[in-house]
Amino acid sequence: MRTKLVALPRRAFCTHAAISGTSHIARLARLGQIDNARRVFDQMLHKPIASWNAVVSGYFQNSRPYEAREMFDRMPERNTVSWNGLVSGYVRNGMIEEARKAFDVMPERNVVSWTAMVRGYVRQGMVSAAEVLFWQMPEKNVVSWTVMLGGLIQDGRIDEARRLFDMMPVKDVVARTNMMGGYCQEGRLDEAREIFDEMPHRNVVCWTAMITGYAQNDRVDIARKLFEVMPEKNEVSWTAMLMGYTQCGRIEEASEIFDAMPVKSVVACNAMILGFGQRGEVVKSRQVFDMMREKDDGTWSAMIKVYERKGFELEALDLFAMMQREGVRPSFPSLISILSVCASLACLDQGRQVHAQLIRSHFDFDVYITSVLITMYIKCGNLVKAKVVFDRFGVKDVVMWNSIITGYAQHGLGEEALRVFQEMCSSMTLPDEVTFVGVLSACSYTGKVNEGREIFDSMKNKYLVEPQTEHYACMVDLLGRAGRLNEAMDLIKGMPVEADAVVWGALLGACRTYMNLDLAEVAAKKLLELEPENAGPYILLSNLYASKGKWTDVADLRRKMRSRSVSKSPGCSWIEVEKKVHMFTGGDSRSHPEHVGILRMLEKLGVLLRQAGYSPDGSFVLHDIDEEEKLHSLRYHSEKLAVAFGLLKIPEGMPIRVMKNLRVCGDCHSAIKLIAKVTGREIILRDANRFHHFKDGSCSCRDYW
DNA sequence: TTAGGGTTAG
Repeated sequence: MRTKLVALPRRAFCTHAAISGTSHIARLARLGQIDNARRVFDQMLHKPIASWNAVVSGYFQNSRPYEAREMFDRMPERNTVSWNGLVSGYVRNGMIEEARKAFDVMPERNVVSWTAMVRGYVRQGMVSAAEVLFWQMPEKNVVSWTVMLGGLIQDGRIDEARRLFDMMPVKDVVARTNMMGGYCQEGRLDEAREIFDEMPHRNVVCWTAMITGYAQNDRVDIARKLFEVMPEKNEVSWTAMLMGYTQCGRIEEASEIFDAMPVKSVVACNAMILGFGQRGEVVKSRQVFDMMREKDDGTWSAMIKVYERKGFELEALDLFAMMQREGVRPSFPSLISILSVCASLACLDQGRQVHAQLIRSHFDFDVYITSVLITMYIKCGNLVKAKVVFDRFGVKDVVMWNSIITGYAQHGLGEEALRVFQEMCSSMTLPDEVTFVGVLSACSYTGKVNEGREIFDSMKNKYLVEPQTEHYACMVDLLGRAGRLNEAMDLIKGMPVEADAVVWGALLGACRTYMNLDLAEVAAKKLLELEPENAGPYILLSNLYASKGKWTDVADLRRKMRSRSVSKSPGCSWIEVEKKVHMFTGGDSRSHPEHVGILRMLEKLGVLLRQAGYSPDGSFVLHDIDEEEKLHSLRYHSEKLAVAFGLLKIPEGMPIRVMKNLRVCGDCHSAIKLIAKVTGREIILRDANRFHHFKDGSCSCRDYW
C-alpha cells in the first residue's frame, strides 16, 4: 500500500517531467534557441524517444541539418516519428536527395512519411516527381491531397488543380483555402469568391486569403468591405489589409489601418516602414523603426532600403553598422540590401566585408546575390574583382551575364563587353532586353557604330527581343556621339512608340558635343514638355548658349527655370577613406574638418597644372559671371575637392576612387587627366553615367562620354 | 516529437 502510494506519484512526476522537458525543447527550438534546447535535453535524466525527436527536429528547424543528423545517428532507438522527422527535416532544408535516401531506407512508412516526401518534391519545384509519388501512396488523407493540390497550383496548373480538388473525398477549410488562393493568384477572382461563398465553415485564414486576393488584384476597396465584416481579425488579417493599401500607394489609408491595429506586429511595422519610404516620408519610416521594441532582420533591411532608395546612403550605412553593434547577424535579405547600398555609394571596403560575410554564411553560391556582388564591385570601380567573382561562378544566369556586360560597358571596355556577349550566346544563355541595353551602350561608349547597328537589327530578327525606348535611346546616343545627328533624328521619327525623355536627352547630349543649336532646341523643347521639373535640359541648353556667347538666351532660360521653380540639383562627390565616406559639395570645402589641407593641396595642384599647360575652360559654368569668379567656381567643383582629399589620404600606389552624383564636367575631366599625370596616380571617377579611369594624362573614355 | 492554407523583404 505504501509503495503504491509513493510509486504512483513518482511515476506520474517522472512522466510529467519528461513530457514537459520535451515540449520545453520544442518551444525553445521554435524560438530559435536550439542551443538552450540542447542544454535542457542534456540535463534530462530520462530521455524518451520524443525528446530525442524534438532535438533532431529542432536542429533542422534552425537550419543545422548536420547536427540534426548526428543526433539522429546517436539515438538508442528510433520510431516512425523519428524517421519522419529526418525526412521532413531534410525537406525543410532543401536537401531533397538526403530526404529521399532516408525515405527509401526507413523501416516503416505512414501517411506522414509519404506526404512529407511529396511535399519535398513540390518544394523543389519537381512537381512531376511529386505526382508520381502521390499516386503511389498506399493511403491518402486530406493533408496529402492538399499538398498535391498546392503543388499543381504552384506550378500554375490551376485547371488540373481544380480537377484534383473535385476528386478529393473530403475537403476541409485548408484545402478550400488553397484552391481559393490558387484562383486569386491567377486573378480569377470570381471562381475564388465562389469557393469562398460555398464554404461550410470559414476561419480567419480563409477570410484573410480572400482579402489578399482582392487587394493583390487592384480591388482594394472590395477587400476593405470584406475586412469590415469579417467576424474575427488577427495580426495577419490587419497586416494583409495594410499591405493592400501600401501596394497601391494609398499610404494615408495604410497609416489609418496601422494606427487602428490593436497589436502592431513586426511584419506590419516593416510594411509601414516601406510604405512611408515609398512616399519619401523617411522621417516617419524612422519613427516606426524607433518605436519598435522587437525588430527582425526584415525591419533592419526595410529601413536600410528606404534610406538607400531615397538617397540617404550615409544613414543606411550607419544603420548597418548599428545593426552589427547590436549583435544582429545580417541574413540573406539584409545582406542584399546592404550590398546595394555599397554599390550605390561605392564603398569598396564595406562591400568587401559583406563579401566575406557572404562566404562565411555560404551565401556565395547563390546566383542572385552573386550578381548583386558583381554589380557592387563594378560600381566600386573594381572590375578585376568583379571578373574573378564572375569567372568562379559555375552555371550563370542571364542576370549574371548582364551584370558583367553592363559593367564593362560602363567602364568603356567595349571590346570586352562584346566578347562576353559572344561568350554568353555560345553558352546557350538567351540574351534579354537588359543584355541589349548593355551591349548597345558598350558600342556607343566605344564608337562602334556599325557593330551597334547590326546588333540592334539582330535583336528583333535573331533574338526575338522587341526594341524598347531604352534601346532606341542607346542607338540615338550611338549615332549622336559619332556625329550622325540627322540619322539619329530620323531614327526617332521612325520609332514605333513615343520617344521618351531618355531618347531626347541622348540627342540633346550629342547636340552639345557637336554644337548643333538647331536640333538642340528641338530636343530641349520636347524634354521641357516631358519633364518640366528636370533641370538637366535647361543646363545643357544653357551651356550650349553660353559656349556660343548667347548670354541673353542664357538669362532667358534662367528666368524660366526660376519661374517654374526648377533648380539645379547640387553636384556632390564623395570618396571612401578607411571605411568612412567623405562627401563634398561644389564650392564648399569648409564643412570638412580638413579643409585647410584640401585647399593647400588644390593650390599646389593649381601650380603644377599651370606648368603642365592647363587652362581652365569656362564654358562649363552655367552662369554669366565674370571670368575670375567663373574660374573660382571651377576650381572648387566637388570632384576636384574629393580628388584633392584622396591625394592627401590614400597611400601612394593605391588608386583614388571618387564618385559623383552628376556627369563629370568637361573642365574637371581635363584637369583630372593632368592631375593623374603630374602626380603619377591612378584616379577612377564614377559619374552618373559611367566610369573614367584616369592614368598618365589620359582617360579610358577617350574623351568620349 | 513528424505532413497542408493567410501578412513583410531582396
